[in-house]
Amino acid sequence: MARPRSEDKHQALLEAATEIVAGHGLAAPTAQIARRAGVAEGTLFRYFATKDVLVNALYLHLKGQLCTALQEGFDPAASLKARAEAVWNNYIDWGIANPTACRAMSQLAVSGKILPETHAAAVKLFPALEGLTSACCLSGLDANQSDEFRRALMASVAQVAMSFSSTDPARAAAYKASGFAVMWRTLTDA
Amino acid sequence: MARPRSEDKHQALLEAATEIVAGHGLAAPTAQIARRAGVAEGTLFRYFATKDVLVNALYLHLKGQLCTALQEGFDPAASLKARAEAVWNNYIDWGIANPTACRAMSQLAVSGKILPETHAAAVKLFPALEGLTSACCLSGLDANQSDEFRRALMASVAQVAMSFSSTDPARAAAYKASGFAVMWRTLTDA
DNA sequence: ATCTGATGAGTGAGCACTCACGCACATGAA
DNA sequence: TTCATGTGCGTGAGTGCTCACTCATCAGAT
Repeated sequence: MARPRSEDKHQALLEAATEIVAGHGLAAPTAQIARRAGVAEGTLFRYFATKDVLVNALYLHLKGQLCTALQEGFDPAASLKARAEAVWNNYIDWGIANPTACRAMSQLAVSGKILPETHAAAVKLFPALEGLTSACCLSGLDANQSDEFRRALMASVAQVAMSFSSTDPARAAAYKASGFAVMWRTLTDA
Repeated sequence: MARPRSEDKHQALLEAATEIVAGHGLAAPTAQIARRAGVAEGTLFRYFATKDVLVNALYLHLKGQLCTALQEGFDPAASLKARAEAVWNNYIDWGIANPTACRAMSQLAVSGKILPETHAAAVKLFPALEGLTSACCLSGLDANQSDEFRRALMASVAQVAMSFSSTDPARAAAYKASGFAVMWRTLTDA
């Protein structure tokens, strides 16, 4: 019938948005994103109805990349600790290899623009992650509360380890190991 | 010689900014802040030359409140662990008692608008805190690197414990205790 | 030939910040 | 104590800019 929409432009827009958002956060102007992607500003709005839609799509896109990286060499048969450490190392390695994507994701995570359904969709990208944090309870908390709390602790410790590793890649191995030790104890002893 | 500037208005502006920033982040409009403070928009710019100046002043103001709270009952003669736990508990209690201030501070911390000198000034507000995190080294890191890393880990664990305690005050005691256990091991064993 | 993607100047809303004016207040002379 | 004086605060409509988003028009795939 007519000209089809280009998958290339879709990807180019997401990649351009990653770079601009990493630098400017939510203040990233759509005009700049479009220019970086090599398309007109109007074209951006043909692919993403509003900036909010773009921002949510970008978040899911980045989470997708991250989750793919996390599952690298994932062996469901390995011990809990081995699985946890593999995911942990993949996470930090991904952060070091993709600092821009990583920064953009952090910016989006605190932006307040990510809809609950986007978060829900992101969780489904790596179902096997669920099982990793439900090994035991923290004293004084029931299983559900404890699991949520532990998950949040793990994410925040990982975030710190990753940001330090990124800043000082020479020490990455030490940050990885120390961070994992802290987290592993959080998962199993606390 | 002339009409003096009003300390009341200065305070009112900082308090209004706290509320609006907690809700809107950096996107908080100066017009709304001024209205909430009960002054004209032009007045805001008589007290703070630019929005960036206001934002930095607000950060320091909130850090000041926090540091005062942290030092509640601080006993330099107590054991390291006792001092650490006292500060820890004060921190979480402050977060529960001042959710708005706490949210505003988090928003400012990630805004990228806080100048290095503002951060430097904030650190000086509670010098005794320095000594709390320099007990030992993490394996593979020298003392300085380890200290900075440990400090960041502690802050992020505290942040999580506080946000969970805030959301679910009934469980606050459990989150406080679990979080402190995690952090204490981080400080001493890792 | 036809329909739809691509374009970029245009639009209106919202923003930080300004400024000319009115007035409150500290000061000093009486 | 009283009052004249001038300094500088308080004001809010105004200014210029940036932004997300639109639309009339063109270009190209089928």
